[in-house]
Amino acid sequence: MVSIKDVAKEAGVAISTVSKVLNNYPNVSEETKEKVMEAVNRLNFVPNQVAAALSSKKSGRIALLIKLNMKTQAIDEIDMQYISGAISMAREKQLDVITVFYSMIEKMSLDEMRRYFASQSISGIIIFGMNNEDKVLLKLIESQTFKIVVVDSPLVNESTSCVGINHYQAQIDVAEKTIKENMCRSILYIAGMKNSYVTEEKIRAMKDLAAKRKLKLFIRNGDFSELKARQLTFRYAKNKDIVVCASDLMAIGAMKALIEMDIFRPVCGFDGIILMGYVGKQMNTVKQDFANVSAEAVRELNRLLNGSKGRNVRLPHKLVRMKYEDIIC
Amino acid sequence: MVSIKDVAKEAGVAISTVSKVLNNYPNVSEETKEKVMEAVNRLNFVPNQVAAALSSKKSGRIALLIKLNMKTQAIDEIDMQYISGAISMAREKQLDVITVFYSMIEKMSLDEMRRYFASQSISGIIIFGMNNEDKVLLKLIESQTFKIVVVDSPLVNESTSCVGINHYQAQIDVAEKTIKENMCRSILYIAGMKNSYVTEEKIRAMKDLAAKRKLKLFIRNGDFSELKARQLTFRYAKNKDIVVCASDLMAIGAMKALIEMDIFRPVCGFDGIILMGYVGKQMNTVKQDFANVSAEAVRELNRLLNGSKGRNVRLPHKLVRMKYEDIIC
DNA sequence: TTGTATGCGTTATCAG
DNA sequence: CTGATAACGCATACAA
Repeated sequence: MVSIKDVAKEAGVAISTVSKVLNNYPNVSEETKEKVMEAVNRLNFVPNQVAAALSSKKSGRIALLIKLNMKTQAIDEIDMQYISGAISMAREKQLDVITVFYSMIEKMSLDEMRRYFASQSISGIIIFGMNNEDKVLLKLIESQTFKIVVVDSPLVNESTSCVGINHYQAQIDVAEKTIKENMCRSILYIAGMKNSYVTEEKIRAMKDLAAKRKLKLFIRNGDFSELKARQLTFRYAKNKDIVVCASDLMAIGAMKALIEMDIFRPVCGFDGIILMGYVGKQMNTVKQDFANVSAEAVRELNRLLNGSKGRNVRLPHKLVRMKYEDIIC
Repeated sequence: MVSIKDVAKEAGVAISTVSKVLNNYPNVSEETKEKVMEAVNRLNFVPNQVAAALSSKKSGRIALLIKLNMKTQAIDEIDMQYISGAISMAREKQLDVITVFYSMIEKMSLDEMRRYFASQSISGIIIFGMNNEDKVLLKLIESQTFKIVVVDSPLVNESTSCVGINHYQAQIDVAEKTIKENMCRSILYIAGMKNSYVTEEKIRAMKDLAAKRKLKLFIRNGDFSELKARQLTFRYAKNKDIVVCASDLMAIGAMKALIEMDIFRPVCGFDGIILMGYVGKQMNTVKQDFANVSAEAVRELNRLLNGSKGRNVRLPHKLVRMKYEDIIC
C-alpha cells in the first residue's frame, strides 16, 4: 500500500507538506503543491481514510440509522432509496458511511449508544423513521454528542437539523385534489402510527382541510398497515365519499377492499412507491424523492460537521398518479 | 472517550495485556483476564475499531458491492435484503461493513480499484449481481488482492468463494412443477441477460428438462426486463402452452400481457419477490431467502479472512405460490 | 513556506 | 505470563 510517506519521498518533501497539500492548507507554495500532486498521480495515491479518521478525530464517518420494516418488503424501496441517495452524496462530500439498523442498537442505553458510535469513530448520524417513542435516541439528540440530521421529525437544536418534505402541505394537496376531482362531502382518513411525528402533521392537515371546505372527517389509525387499512375500509368506507390514506401501502389495502366490496370510492395515498403502479386502479399520491431527501440529509449533516448550526430544511414534493404503463421498463 | 489505556490503568496492568485479553490471546492467566474484564465492564469500554484496523492491517472491514437497479425500484427489496442480511451477520462476526455501489467504481482500472479498497482498509469484498462483462472485477478476483465472496457467480480460487442457491436445480424444479400441473407440451422460456452467469445455468436447466420430458422449448432473452417479457409474450405466447420466466418481474410482465391478450397460459417466475402477491394471479416461483444468502456470504468471507480457502457454497431454495392474503400485514 | 516531532487507539514483537 | 515499545498512516502544533 502506497502511503503518504512514499509520496513525500517521491516528491522530495516532508510528510506534513504532503498532508497540507492534500487538505488544502493555505500556506503552501504553488510550486511544491504541483510537485506533490504529480507524485500523488504518479503513485496513484489515495489517502487512507481510516488513518485520517484516527488521527484527526474528525473522522468524516457518518452513520445511517435505519428502521427496517420487518413486516413487509413492499416498501423496502424506500429504505433502499434512502441508502443509495445518502451514499452517493457522501461520496461526493468525501464522507465515509456505515449503515446501522435500529435492531442493532434498540436495547442500548444512552451511554452504550454513545460509546458504540464513538468506537466506530462516527461523528455524524442521520436518523430515518424515528418516532417519539425512541426515548434513547431523543436523549442522544438532546445530549448533542454527535451532529445529527433527523429525517421527517421536527427535532432541531444547535447540533441537530431535520430535513423532509412538508408533510402538512403535501397531505392537504393530495387530499384536496382528490376531493375536488370527485366532489366529496365526507372523508375516511386512515392515519399512520400514533407515535409517529408525521402522523400528527398529517392529521392536522386533514382537520384544517375539512374545516376549510366544510367536510365531515372521520379518522382512524391504520398504523401504516395494509391489513389494518383493509379492515378499516370494510368497516367504515361504505358511508363515506372518499378514503384518504397516510401511506400508499394503506391506500392499496383500502383500494383492494373496496374492489372486494364492489363499491367505488376514490382513494389517495402518500409516498409514491412503485407498487402503486401494479394494483390496477390509479390513485393520486404524493411522490417523495427519497433518494433526494437522503442526499439532502447528508449535505445538511456535512454543514453541521463544518460548524453550522441546526435548522429545518423543507424539500419539494409532487402529486402524481402512477400508471403501470409508466413504471415498467 | 474511554480508551484501552484507561482500562489498563483501572485494572492495574499494561496496555498490551488488555489487548491480549480482548483478543483472546492464549497466554493470559485467568486472574488477570478477570481483572481486565471487570475494568472493561466498569468503564463500559468498547474498542475503537478504526484504531484496531489501522494497527493490525487486518481491519475486519468488508465491502458490500451492489449493483443498483436503476430502471425499477420494484426489486429494491432484493438489494435491501442483501444489505440487511449482511449487516446482521457482520455484526455477529464483529466485522465492519461499508456499502459500495457499482456506479461508484465502474470506471476504475484494476489498480485504482485496488487502491480504493485499500484506502478504506477493506480486506474482504462481497460482490452481488456480477456478470461476465465486469472485466475489471474479474481481474480483481484473479489478482487475489482481497478475500472475495461472489454471490450467484461460479468464481472460485484460493481467496474467492461463491455462494448462492442451485439455480440449475431451482429452475428445473419450478418449471417441472408448473408443467406437470398443466400438462404442457411446448414452452416459451424468457431468459435473463445474456452476460449473466445464472442465465446460462438456467437455460441449461431448461434444455435438460425439455429433453428429459420431450417438450418443445423456445428461448428468448428478456434481459430481466418486465417490458421486454411483456413484448415477447405478446409475440410468442399464443402457440405455446406455458411461459417460464427467469425472474418474477418478467413473469409479472408476461402475466399482465396474457391477461390483456385474454388467453390463459400458466406462468412461473423466479426469486419470490413480494410484488408477486399483488398482481392478482398466483404463479409458481422459486423463493430465495436473500437475507440468508447474504448472511452466508458474510460467514464465508469471514472464513476466508481467517485463512480458509475458497469454495463453492450452495444454499437451499423453496417453491412457493405467493398469495395476497399471505403477504399483507 | 517547509520540516520536525508528537499523538490518535490499537496490535504485535520482543524482552523480561 | 506480563510489560515496554515500536509500528500503522495521517494530522497538526510548533520550530526552523
